[in-house]
Amino acid sequence: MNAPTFRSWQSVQDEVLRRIHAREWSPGELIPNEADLAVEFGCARSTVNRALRSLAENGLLDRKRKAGTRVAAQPVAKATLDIAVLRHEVEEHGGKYGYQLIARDVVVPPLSVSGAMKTMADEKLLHVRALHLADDEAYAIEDRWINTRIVPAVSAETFQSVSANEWLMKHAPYTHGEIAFSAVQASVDDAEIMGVAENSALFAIDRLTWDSEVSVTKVKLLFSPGYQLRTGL
Amino acid sequence: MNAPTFRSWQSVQDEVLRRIHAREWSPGELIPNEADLAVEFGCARSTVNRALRSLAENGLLDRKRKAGTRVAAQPVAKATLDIAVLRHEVEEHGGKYGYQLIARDVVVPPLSVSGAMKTMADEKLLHVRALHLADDEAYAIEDRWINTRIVPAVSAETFQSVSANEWLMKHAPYTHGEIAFSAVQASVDDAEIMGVAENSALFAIDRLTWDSEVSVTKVKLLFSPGYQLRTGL
DNA sequence: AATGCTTTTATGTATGCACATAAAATTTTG
DNA sequence: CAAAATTTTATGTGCATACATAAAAGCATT
Repeated sequence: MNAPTFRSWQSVQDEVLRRIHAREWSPGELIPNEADLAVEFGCARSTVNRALRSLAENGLLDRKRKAGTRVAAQPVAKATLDIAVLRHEVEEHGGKYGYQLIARDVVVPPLSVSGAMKTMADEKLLHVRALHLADDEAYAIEDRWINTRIVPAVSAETFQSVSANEWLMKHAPYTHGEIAFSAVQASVDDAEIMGVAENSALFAIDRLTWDSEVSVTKVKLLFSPGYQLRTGL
Repeated sequence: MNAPTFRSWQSVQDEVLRRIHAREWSPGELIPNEADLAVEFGCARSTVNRALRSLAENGLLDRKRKAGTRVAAQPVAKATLDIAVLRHEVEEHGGKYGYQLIARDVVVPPLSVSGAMKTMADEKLLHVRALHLADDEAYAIEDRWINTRIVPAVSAETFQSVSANEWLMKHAPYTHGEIAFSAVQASVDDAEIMGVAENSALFAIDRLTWDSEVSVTKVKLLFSPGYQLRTGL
């Protein structure tokens, strides 16, 4: 038999995907090594490597040195979410973006906040609360703590017209962070600001970002009822 | 000056990250081309390419042919979520996993379901409802519709002891899918099954998977109050 | 049988080179 | 002068080769 040749790493990837999908290689099964596949596909090993590495990054293959490559037993679906600046998120959906500052103080945060941010218990942080709107309707409440020691320039910013959400993206770099999604009931306060029933179910995003070993900012975003965060698989 | 040489693509990536982070290259700014960087770093262009490509995949750089590479103006945070089989999710947290089938019927689905799945309005689908438990407490309610035409083997499966969540992972491949996260209020029904207050805020995951152009399954997972989906940035 | 050493082997990566391709920049043309 | 054709250029990719490295497998020693 004279197998067709696969000249691009994309076509190699497609063929591998097809075999996984067609169960020619079933979950958990060891697949031929790169060198053999290269011969079979009529291309260089590096081309095969490129294709398989990409699939491994997407969680469809498990690779280990010497142990070889096997089809992921349970393809942990990896959903990649793009967390954009709220203004862009609204505008991309064709909505009119609005912003309103609710409060801005420099205060000693509750222990839960200083604990998570690993700041001194008595150290003051900048606390900003704001409302983001889409087409003049409440879109999300932003409740944020900012480490002024790390981002000193923040002291000069009033956040009257530019949201902390957007300002920090531009002015406060971070090395890594954690993000959590959950559902919470609207507090009396939140419900009033958003104009929704108390105890409404709100989608919440909690984010905590770090610059090396120091926390930069901790934010909770509460989205209006009906909000959905979606992506492809 | 005699710059140190960067021999691995990782070290090149680290150096590029450092420059972005230190604002030596600021957001939106065009950075030197691959060839020049290769000379500066004392490595091959392909090594630089590997490093920059990886950073671009992570959303930190924007690259365009001929136009060059620039630092992302607003680094859209890309959060990658691992959506695992519920049993594994529970067991990984050290919990005891439990499972209980609530209902299993072959019925004509509501129009909203047949519409989303693009099946005939009068075509019967397999409907499965089940409860997943962690340490004998309600963990999540699974409400699933399965296209029996695409997954005929499903007819022989009772789902008495194996959840559809897990069974499908093994037996029903898919090419792509959509996933959405939201917050919903517990219905009377849900609240009773979970043993929580009516209108509790529940975290919801809606997933719809396809095999080429045909829908495989549509599922809604409702998680107990307090559930958080978390990941790093 | 448990332990440590050595070999084998599949993946991981670096390099130099070539050519492909998209898009900006420039020149030619109407 | 504007539109179309052409050139230039930075990224994208493929290939052959070489060496690095992790980890499994085999071997030997206790």
